[in-house]
Amino acid sequence: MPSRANSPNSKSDASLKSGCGGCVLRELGLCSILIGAGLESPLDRPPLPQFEKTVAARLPLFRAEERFSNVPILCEGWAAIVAHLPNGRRQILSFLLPGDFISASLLFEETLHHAAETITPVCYRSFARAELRELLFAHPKILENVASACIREKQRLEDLAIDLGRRRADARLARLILSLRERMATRGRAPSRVFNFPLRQVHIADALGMTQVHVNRVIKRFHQNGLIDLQARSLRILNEKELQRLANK
Amino acid sequence: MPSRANSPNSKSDASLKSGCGGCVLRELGLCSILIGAGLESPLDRPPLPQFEKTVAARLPLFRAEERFSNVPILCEGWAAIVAHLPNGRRQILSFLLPGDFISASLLFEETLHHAAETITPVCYRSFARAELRELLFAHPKILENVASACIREKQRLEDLAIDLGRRRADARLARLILSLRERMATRGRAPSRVFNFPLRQVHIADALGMTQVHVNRVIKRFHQNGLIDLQARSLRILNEKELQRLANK
DNA sequence: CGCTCGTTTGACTGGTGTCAAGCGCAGTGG
DNA sequence: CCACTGCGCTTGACACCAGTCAAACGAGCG
Repeated sequence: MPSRANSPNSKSDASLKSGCGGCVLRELGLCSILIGAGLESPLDRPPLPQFEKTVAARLPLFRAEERFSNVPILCEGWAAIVAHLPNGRRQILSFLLPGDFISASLLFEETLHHAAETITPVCYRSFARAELRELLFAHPKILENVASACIREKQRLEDLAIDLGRRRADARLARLILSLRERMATRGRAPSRVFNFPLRQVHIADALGMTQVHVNRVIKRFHQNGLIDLQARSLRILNEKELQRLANK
Repeated sequence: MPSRANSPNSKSDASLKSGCGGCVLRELGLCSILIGAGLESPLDRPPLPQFEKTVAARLPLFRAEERFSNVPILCEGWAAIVAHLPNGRRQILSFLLPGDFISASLLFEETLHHAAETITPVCYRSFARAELRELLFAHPKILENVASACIREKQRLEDLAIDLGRRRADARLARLILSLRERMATRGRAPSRVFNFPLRQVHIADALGMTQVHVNRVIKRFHQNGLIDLQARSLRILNEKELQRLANK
């Protein structure tokens, strides 16, 4: 049972590429929405103006109620949307993976209602809302894509509510693991059995509405039962059948 | 402490009005989105074709995974979106009040992913998706309104997840009561201290991720502490200060 | 080499779930 | 007109999942 800590404050990360041209997401996922991949008619304008920013791991990314004149998209790294309660408790509402909007709502609203923070080092790009929206109207296909991104955000929240309301700790954890794996699998390829898993136990606790201590106990049980092997920020699924069974309980 | 039951199967209800012309929601709430109230330029077409349907209380309204070629809107009564788990448990994802879309997603998707059921007798109208969407593109203001309806749905889910993940039973109940009151208050008028409350304790339990038994205990405690008075499907708030305090805990 | 961050463990507590029985109102039908 | 029935609400005894508190450990870093 490993314990690991890693450098929380590296202010820039060598693995971050510097241009959208080299971006793995360019033809894929949500970024394609914006560069217009898959449009029947190619965009009649140069690429949208954008600015790019990099933030180190485990740092606040945006404040709750922060106002935006542009809409940010995660290009690299993991982040989380987290709600802070008056009593100091926290609830993670979603994990953000490369290609996700920070929040699709920012296309239509000025303010982000919850805080965001980085989990790994993160790179994001921001697009001017006004120009983005012109695009929306000009290209129905883009509106379509944005809508479906929005729907996906909603579905994840529904799933979260169902988990928190009606499932036990082990089912929640099993589902989190499987859904993250699903999301990480680049489109087309089958989800892999071992993958990068940068979450700390606190993140899991805050996402699943449990305490960090209890997360530890459940992970330990999974480990003892030969379900998973989690170390060095890498997760290996050993018994997928059983994990699926737990998840659907 | 009252016990009440009422007729669950009256197949039509005299209080239901028969035309949209007389609808209280016409100028208000989400229906206004569709008839184009508040547009800078009036709609250049006759009102959208629509059909209307009535369903009695406590009945299934739509099945999970049901496919729609049109998008339904609740005109009268209360309903709920409810997720059914393999083990028989249920989680209510949202309560639908007059003027709400059954789900805003249905504008962009064909299928409703969870079941819906009526709480009171219900009347809803359906609009052809295709025509609705033309309207979306023709009138930016309408798209704006639809988007904000969608955002509101998302925000409620976020609030639900926070409640389920990080709040105790009494805080959840206090928040449910206050938020329903808020939603029922017709726009502009202040929320009233006593209002119609058709939910059974099972509904509350399924919405708040608790058992019906425990809901009963919490309600009883609220009652004993002079916070609320709930009988004959009518809820009176006796100590709003304290209720607010609980809700923000 | 001491500090910090994340993890691990144990003992104990407590909020909710589970099971089960009973009650009361209201609609139904003989 | 009255027993019957069903639904929703109440209540009590008990069990258990998960929270709380507290201490210690291990790995990396300055």
